[in-house]
Amino acid sequence: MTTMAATAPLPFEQHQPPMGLRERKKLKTRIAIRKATYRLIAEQGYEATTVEQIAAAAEVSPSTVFRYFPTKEDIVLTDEYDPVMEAVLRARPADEPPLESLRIILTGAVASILEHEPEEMHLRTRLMLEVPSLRARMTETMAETSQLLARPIADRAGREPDDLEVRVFTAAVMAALREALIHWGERGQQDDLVALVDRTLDVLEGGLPL
Amino acid sequence: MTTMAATAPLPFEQHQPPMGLRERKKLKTRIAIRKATYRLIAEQGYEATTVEQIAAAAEVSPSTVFRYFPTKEDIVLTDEYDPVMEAVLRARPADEPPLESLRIILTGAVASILEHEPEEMHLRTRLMLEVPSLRARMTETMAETSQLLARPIADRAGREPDDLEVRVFTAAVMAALREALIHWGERGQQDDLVALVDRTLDVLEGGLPL
DNA sequence: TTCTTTTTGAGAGTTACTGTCATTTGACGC
DNA sequence: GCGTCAAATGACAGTAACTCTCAAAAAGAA
Repeated sequence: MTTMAATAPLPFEQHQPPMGLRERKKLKTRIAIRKATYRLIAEQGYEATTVEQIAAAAEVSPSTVFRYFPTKEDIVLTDEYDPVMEAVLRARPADEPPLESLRIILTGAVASILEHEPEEMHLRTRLMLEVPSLRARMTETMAETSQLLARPIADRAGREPDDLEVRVFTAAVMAALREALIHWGERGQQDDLVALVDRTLDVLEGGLPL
Repeated sequence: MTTMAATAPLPFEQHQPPMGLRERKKLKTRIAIRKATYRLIAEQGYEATTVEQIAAAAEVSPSTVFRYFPTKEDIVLTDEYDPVMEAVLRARPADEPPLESLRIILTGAVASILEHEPEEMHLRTRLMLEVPSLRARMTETMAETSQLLARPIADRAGREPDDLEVRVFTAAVMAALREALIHWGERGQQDDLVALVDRTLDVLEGGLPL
């Protein structure tokens, strides 16, 4: 789920404490590139910011930037929330209604990100509205998340992992989340985003204008 | 709705008979570029086909190609179905349940395209599965279609044109369509696509594993 | 230290796309 | 048919995101 923050810890931390100097340096570089990117984009806008500038600001070569992130879009969009969300989903009671599980996970994730990295969240949502290529990629990333969440739900229901009905279900949920984010962004990010997500999920719960 | 064909007529034709030589030539060029593109991509694949090759095959300059299509992706994806679908939606009886209206429109559109331009449909769906950038753009285009369809539905229900609930509704419908297409493509495009679309829409009608 | 492996930077090359400008070509009044 | 004007085209130069290759540098193991 790309729209949600980048580095912060979710409900539960996930860290292998022992980490060699090499690994630590790599993580540092990764973060430096992302921070530089966020700063430059906040100052100049997305398109006006070149990878060369990003590399210079992060004090690495352009080659290195592309080694860490396959595309410029990915510098902004990559996050590590998907596996966490899947884990949390698997940890939910098996007899909980799937929509309820997803509601808890999504509202929880949104709340957590808003608390821990509000600036990133705001910038990302703004970019999602303004930059077409980023919006497209974000939407696609959410579709991937949908697929990821479909597995546990299918397992739980005793269906095939790629069951069509289940995939439609999770896709609808992610689409609802997307609309909540867009709505939030379009109104200047003033509303209570968690409440908006709840509202959009209510629509799927039978509140739609059928 | 990008996934669906390019040039063919839908339920009702839309043509202003009088058209100067200039206009006719432009349309010809447009079609030539698209045909050349489809042919080259079918032969070599999407990434291996350069705009230069396309221009040469269509016997125009690269500049002209970009004048007709803003991006290479658009050559493959652009279609003219959205306005038609919106018109058909507006023509449906106002007291028809929205999901029923959309079901008729989407299955009708899919059926029409499968009948008139099966090859394009197949190629597009294949590319949607294989080329990430195209898939992202297609998903995004469907989100745009969702927004377009939301307006008439909101009108009908006496709601604001950007009503959140309505947007979630149409977004869910388009997400369902997307899943139907993906499912169809993943199984080698052997199943009855119209039936698949019906099935996915059934999920929204209360058949979801809530 | 020395040897090995991983990481990095430098540079050259490709391609999608943008902007400009001169040339061509259809439209239209005569 | 003819000349004029606007639109369409092609040629060209330029930018920036990526890719590939290779040699230098830095980390880990012995």
